[in-house]
Amino acid sequence: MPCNSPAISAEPKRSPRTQTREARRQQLIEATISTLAARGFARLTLTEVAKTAGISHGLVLFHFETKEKLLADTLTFMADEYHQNWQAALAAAPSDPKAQLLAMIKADFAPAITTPSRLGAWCAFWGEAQSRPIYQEACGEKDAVYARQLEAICAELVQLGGYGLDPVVAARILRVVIEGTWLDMMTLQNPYSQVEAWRTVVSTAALCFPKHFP
Amino acid sequence: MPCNSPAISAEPKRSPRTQTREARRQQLIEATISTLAARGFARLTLTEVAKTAGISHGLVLFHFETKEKLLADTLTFMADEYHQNWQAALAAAPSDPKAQLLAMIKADFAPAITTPSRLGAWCAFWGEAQSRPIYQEACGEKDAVYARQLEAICAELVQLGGYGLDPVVAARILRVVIEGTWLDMMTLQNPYSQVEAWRTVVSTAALCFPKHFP
DNA sequence: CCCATCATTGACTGACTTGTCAATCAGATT
DNA sequence: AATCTGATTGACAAGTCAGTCAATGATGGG
Repeated sequence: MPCNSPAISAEPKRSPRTQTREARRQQLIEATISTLAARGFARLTLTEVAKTAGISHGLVLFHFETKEKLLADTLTFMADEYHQNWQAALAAAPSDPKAQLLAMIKADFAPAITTPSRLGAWCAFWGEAQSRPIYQEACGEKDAVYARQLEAICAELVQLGGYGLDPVVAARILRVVIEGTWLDMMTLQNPYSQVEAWRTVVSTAALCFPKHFP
Repeated sequence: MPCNSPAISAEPKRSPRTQTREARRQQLIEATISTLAARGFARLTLTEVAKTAGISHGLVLFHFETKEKLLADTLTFMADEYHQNWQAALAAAPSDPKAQLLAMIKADFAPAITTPSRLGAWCAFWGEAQSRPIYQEACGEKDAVYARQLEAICAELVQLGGYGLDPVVAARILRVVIEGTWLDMMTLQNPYSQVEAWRTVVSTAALCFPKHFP
């Protein structure tokens, strides 16, 4: 048959047909995040991830041996990204606790972190967290580090301002308000804006530490 | 074959083999909640729900035509249960806003509502909320009613106490702290107790309305 | 130019799952 | 008892999906 003639298919050199191992893996992780947000955990299929990335589904299993591992690596990537984001923000902030608290809050609403796709993917993982060890394995320790850091900052503020408030409770309130406004953006019928979410968290800080946050 | 001899199978009259339509439906909804918490949304199968209820999987589809409808009815049941719980608590509370706020918070931590199974099932539904209309359809309006009620109480408290605080923001903070402590119990490595969660929420109320909540 | 290596494809399989249905069974009514 | 209604079962059909694999294509080094 003349169909498979060798040379005529002159495609305009789209993205390179073969990519390096790491580039492909990263591309597939991003595709997984998007698919997770669009379809949810229950309806995510390897074929759909592959289609989003524009490749065949066999290749997904070539790079990640199983679906389970693809999801685990995706979660680990997101956890690392999140962790590095707030730690970098904290490192760049002045050393006074007020500035540090603001930096951590601001980091949690950084545009790169609060993408609709990423929020959706986080939601999907939270939904499965209870029934699978995958979440604890990837995020348990990192979440604990985040909580301890927030508690340390709150403890400093309590001491400096002479507030009669348990810093552990204050840190917990701030943390769940951040998470809660995230969830609101996912589940509310008429969600408010990210700016409004940010203002809500800062208001919470002002309630905890009124002398520092007017 | 003598195997299917008619009369010898004298079982000790366990739970009635055939049940009324409503009883069976309710039993299956409870089984769905348990299975959802134990296995998550993605791995829930009709066969497993049926096994939990001790019946054949064909019967699940006899009572709920499709898997989709089973899940929708389960969510609707939980939303109704939750809604009735806090509304009853509110109706039974004195009419001053402080007592009403406490009643609503207390209702959200009622033992019947914060069962591990129920919390797990809620988590599972939240995880899918973003990618399916099912959650909005069952809970959108009810969630809005809850939010408005909380805002009304907060508005009263703000006026009575002369607090310089946006009641909408206060209500939002209280709501997400409640939801957040729920989520903590599901996702944290070392979750704190329900009593601790309750105290966290009351502390938040104290931060918002210090004159009313010491 | 040839070969080795590795990414890539797509057909295929086996297992699982939803939904259908005919047959059975329990309980109530007559 | 006979009959009727409606719950219940379990075998089956149809479809889907994760994972396998042999063949192909690209790339770089010798």
